Amino acid sequence: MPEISHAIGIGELARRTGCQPETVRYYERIELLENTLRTEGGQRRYDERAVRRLTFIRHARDFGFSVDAVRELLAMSDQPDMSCQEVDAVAKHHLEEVESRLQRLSALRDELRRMVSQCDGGKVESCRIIEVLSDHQLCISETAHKGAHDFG
Amino acid sequence: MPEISHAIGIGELARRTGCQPETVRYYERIELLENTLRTEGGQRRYDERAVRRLTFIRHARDFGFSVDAVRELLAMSDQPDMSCQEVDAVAKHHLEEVESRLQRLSALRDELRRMVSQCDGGKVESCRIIEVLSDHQLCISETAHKGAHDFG
DNA sequence: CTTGAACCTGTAGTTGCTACAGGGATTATG
DNA sequence: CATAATCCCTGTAGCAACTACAGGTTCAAG
Repeated sequence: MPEISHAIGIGELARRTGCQPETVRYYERIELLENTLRTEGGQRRYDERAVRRLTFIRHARDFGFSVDAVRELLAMSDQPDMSCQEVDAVAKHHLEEVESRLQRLSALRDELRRMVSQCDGGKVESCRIIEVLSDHQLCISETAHKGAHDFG
Repeated sequence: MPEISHAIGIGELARRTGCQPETVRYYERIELLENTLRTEGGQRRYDERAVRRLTFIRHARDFGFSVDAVRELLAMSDQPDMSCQEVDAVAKHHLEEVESRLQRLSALRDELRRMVSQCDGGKVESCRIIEVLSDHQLCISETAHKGAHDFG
């Protein structure tokens, strides 16, 4: 057993950052985390710096930042003397995206509510939900067909 | 040229339903659309029924229903005499999901707004955005780490 | 008959992980 | 020291719902 003091295994790193070992290995593979020390037997060992970095990553992901955005944020956070304008820009851009998704999602909710409320529990033949979905005149698809699964 | 009257090609079907030929072929592959007639040369030809079915599918997708949900809805809409209780259940379930996503997304927006508003444009060193992301005490990850990318 | 647009199949890429299979390493216990 | 339990390794494949080719064929118009 090589002398790597204060070093933890991938399992504890994962536990302490609220993710899974597979995710850590995945982050290493896509170079979001750098290669770390290994024991003689080839097992990964991490220090506190790694814990902090992964914590940052997980928080940013929880905030909905894409992996690419996280990469940028990490690069910036490594340059303490830089102006944080760019950080701000990344965050604002993300906020805008979230706001636009929110708008579309809430429009969708309204449509769904209307649809559901008009169903009278009769037969499929005359079901308002089926009708709405079949309707050729519906306009939602025109505004949304470019990013349908971007709602959710 | 075989006699297939009133038949359209995959391109026009796609155009009329607001999607792409690749998507139509994809739907056929996953058996959301059934195999259709082919010309002698092997090209697909569609009729009005196919247009209606694909319209239905696209609308349901635009409403955010999963492909599996669409499959169910399609099966139901093929049984006009059935009670539409099940249709209603699928739609309501989906509405609930949308509403819960909305809630999480708007909580996220609030967090992001707060974060962005606290950035004073100074240096990265003291950037509030970076600080928030680095913070070990943050609780959002506890509520969200199970479904982070389920926000959007 | 020739041209050009539309179409074909099959495969791989996208995003961000997650889930194995089939092994090896480490650690705790007897 | 032996063994068992637990951890860890690599590599690959899967998820959702498409999208994007490459490399070739067919169709419809002139």
